[in-house]
Amino acid sequence: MADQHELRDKGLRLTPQRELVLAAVRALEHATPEEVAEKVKLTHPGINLSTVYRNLETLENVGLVQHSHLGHGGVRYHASTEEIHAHLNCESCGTIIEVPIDATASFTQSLLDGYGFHTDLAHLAIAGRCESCFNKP
Amino acid sequence: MADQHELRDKGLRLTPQRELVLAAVRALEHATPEEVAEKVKLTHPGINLSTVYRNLETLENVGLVQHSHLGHGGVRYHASTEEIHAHLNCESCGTIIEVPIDATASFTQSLLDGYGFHTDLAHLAIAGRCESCFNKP
DNA sequence: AAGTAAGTGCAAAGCCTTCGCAATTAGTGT
DNA sequence: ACACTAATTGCGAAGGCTTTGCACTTACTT
Repeated sequence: MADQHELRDKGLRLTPQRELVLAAVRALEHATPEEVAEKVKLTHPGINLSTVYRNLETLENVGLVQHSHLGHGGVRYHASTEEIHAHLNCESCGTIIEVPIDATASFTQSLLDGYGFHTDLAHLAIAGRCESCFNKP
Repeated sequence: MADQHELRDKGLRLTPQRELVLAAVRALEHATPEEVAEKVKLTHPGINLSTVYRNLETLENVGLVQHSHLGHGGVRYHASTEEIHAHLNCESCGTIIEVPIDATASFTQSLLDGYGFHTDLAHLAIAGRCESCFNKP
């Protein structure tokens, strides 16, 4: 019921595929479209990958999910309700370190002051190297 | 001559294609492989796109060029001699604002202190909205 | 219960990038 | 200058990932 309203209040039809895509994004955190599809297939094996893509886009349009670009590779989706955080992406080992957005406040403030830029650190990862990779050759 | 030594000192053969790719990257700043190819074609129409890709990779391996991920889209190459800067990428209008790396020092230091993370702000753009887009609906 | 517009599945196409392979060519030694 | 060898090139094809067109299905409206 709650779910029904959640989607329908946004003007979306309530299809099993759509519900499952939303549920999968919420359960997985930082999931690629492919991973979302895998998850959905557990309960709805027939779902098509393009349906997943379309629903991710739709759900993003109404604000229920969002995507970020974490590594070099692909897009990842997360629920809008997740706590906002920046991602530090180690270019060597691929580890993702999550940083509470509070810890970045003074930096984003300085970009606002200096450049009038309203920063959204959640959307793109920050590249670099984690401690252990940095200490390796 | 200078160019010859520059490439050959790195252990690379001096082919017209390679020289032109390097020159194009230097001239264009933040160019996509496609743009580099276009530029090279002005003086060497026969060049193949895959040759451009391979040379960009090769030139990067020896440190003459580097790539960054600026927008949603593709990779962009710049000469290693360019001053290092972070990129603020407006998600609405696509504008890129360059920020001297000095201006980010205290932020990267705090990531080092707090997470042991060695940040490379030049490699991935920082997403957000520029002043004028922010003030629009 | 019927109508209609949104949503789905499927297959194909589109980008961007990489790869295999045969032909070419830069740099080396003669 | 000439021949040799390995690097480099062009070409075509293939590979990911994502989008699209279209006919069929289905959720919601009345």
